[in-house]
Amino acid sequence: MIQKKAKTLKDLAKISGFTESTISRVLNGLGTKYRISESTQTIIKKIAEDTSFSFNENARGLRLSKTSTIGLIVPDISNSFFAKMASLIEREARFHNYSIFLCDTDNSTKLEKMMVRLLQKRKVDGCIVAPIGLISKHLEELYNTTPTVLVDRFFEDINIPYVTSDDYNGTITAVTRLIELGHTTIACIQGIPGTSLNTNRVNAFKSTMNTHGLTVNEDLIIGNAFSEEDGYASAKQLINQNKVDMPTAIFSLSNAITLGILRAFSEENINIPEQISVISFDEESYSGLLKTPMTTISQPKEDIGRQAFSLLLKQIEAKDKKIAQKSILLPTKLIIRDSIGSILK
Amino acid sequence: MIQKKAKTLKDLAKISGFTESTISRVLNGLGTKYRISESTQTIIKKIAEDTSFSFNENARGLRLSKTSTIGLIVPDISNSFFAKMASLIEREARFHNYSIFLCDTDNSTKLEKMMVRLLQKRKVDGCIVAPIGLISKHLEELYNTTPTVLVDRFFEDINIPYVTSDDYNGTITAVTRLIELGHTTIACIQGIPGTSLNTNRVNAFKSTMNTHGLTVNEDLIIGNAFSEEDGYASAKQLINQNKVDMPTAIFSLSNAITLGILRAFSEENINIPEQISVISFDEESYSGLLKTPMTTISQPKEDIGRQAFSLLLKQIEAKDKKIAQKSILLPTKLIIRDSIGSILK
DNA sequence: ATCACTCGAACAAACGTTTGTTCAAAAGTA
DNA sequence: TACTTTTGAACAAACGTTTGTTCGAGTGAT
Repeated sequence: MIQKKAKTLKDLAKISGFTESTISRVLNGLGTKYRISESTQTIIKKIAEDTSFSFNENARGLRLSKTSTIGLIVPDISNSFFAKMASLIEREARFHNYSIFLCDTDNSTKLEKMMVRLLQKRKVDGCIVAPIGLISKHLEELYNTTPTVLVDRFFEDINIPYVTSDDYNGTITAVTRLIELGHTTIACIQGIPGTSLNTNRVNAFKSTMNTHGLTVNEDLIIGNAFSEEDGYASAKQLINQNKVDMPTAIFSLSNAITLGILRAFSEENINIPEQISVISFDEESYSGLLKTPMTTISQPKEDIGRQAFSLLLKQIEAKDKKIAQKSILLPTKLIIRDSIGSILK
Repeated sequence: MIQKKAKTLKDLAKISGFTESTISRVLNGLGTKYRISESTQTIIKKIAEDTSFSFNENARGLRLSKTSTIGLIVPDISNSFFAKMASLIEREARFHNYSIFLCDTDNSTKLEKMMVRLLQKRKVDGCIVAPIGLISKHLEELYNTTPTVLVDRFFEDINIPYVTSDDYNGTITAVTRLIELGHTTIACIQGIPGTSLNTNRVNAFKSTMNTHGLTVNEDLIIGNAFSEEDGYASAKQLINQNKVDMPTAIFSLSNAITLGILRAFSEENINIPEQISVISFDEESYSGLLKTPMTTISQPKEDIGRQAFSLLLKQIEAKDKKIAQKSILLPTKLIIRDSIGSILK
């Protein structure tokens, strides 16, 4: 016999003869609690099965004012750093019965604002945001109405909980290494100036230089975006403006930037580490397989994702009672390979 | 003066004195159509603005039976291939006012089934699926109720429209190149046997060999998954089982597999292309920067994403009228670098 | 002054759930 | 037998929208 599909509780009610409320209770496991007889329960379950019924999560969300969705906002999902993080967040979310809305802001603050607004309209139960990092007002407003956790970048002056890697100490370790190898003229190719992420890394860079009695040449701190293109442009600029005395080492602030640098150096036939040493943030699957295996500062992307979700879940479970959460700083790891060399005689 | 936030139309109704229907019409731009006076409209818009009102998209979706969401199912979002595709799809979706539910199946058919079911419960307007490729029943059922487009992999025997690259011809071009360079013993390191993607590429490989009068050694077609780990294992296996006469070239079926191969070769100090040539599917941002710049078959990931969304949109707009759609095959591009060498005397 | 319109907005039902309450029938008690 | 309690399920309201219909008050024509 061909069983019609049942789309709604009403359909099931018509077929079974029981009311929607009874059916709802049975299918939600509340049958016994509401004294619905075993026989009735079996019948209902059978019919639901046969008609391959499933709830409309939308209607449910409306009624329960809980959508079991969370929003994930990232600057660029095609960047492996965010992709990896997203992957973990998705897994955790799935495990806890949440679905995630993926929002790519394309590195634009304007889009970021729009996405925040959109997610609010969609009544997500919470948000995990890797912000561009320049403007925070919309995020503050988001946090006021919706559980929110920031990842990767954050804001000093507002108290949205965040999970990020310990950039400051990671940088110190890396730059110290370069200095130990004898480098005194080190260029720093940065991402977006003014973002917490960038500022932390640059400050740690300067501080480490100073600690070792080295002066920082501000002209060697260049770059405007965490992108391959910008890294490429910065490297070219470096080459052109320092024809005579190039820095002996480069400290790159991200995976994408490093790709750009490598492309530029490849074009100019500059060899690493013979002509210049490079140390870079972000360990990638290919880092060890590059022409010169790259020395990297590895961030615990998976942990960041996991912990961020965990924080978010706590906020969600606390309901509207705002809870104070301490942010989390996760340690980085320096992975030493061939891209840095000693220049000590 | 501090203006309270208005959460719902009811709130706005209370504040403004107009009814919810009137307000709804005004804010949806139907004011004039329903002869609502300019003055009323201005008042309503003003209040909505002041109270920073926004619709509950969930309730809206329920009422309109249109959620403006689409589901995106991929085997692994942390794989740059899917990440790149997702990025494009997200952008197109955003442009057309759709939000996307990201579902990572973690390369598991079981999870894929669950995700499909979940998306149906969430009443997505459509789905874009990069299937594992082994089982199709659940996808067929999905297609029966929901506009659906497959990407990357597809199924011969069912008629869900798909967008993928022209693997067959891409492979022919690549393998022909190897043969032209004198290679006669070529290993093929594959992904999941039995999937359309894999089958197409392997068949094209065999066919090309035959066309050139070469015999295919089935022992040189190895591998079980599109993963780094599996590629690594396959390469190791190849090395161990062919101590004496290794193939002179390898044809790798994916980016992840290739990374595994490179890691294995790096460990064993096998040089490319001196000791063995490698040609690989998938162009990556780092392909040209590897120890030996990789010769790749580049797939138009962005185009795939874009076209898939476009097909999906057409299905959605056709409402419940199922429309026949022809699938799309996009050309690949062979990017020649140093990883393949000639062995002609 | 009567009637027919037009104008402007309210009314009410519906989308698919969930849940507190009610209610009839069966079972237990006195 | 008459009354209370338990059992099993129905009833109805609510979540926040949208939309077809209704309705009263002005306006104009006759």
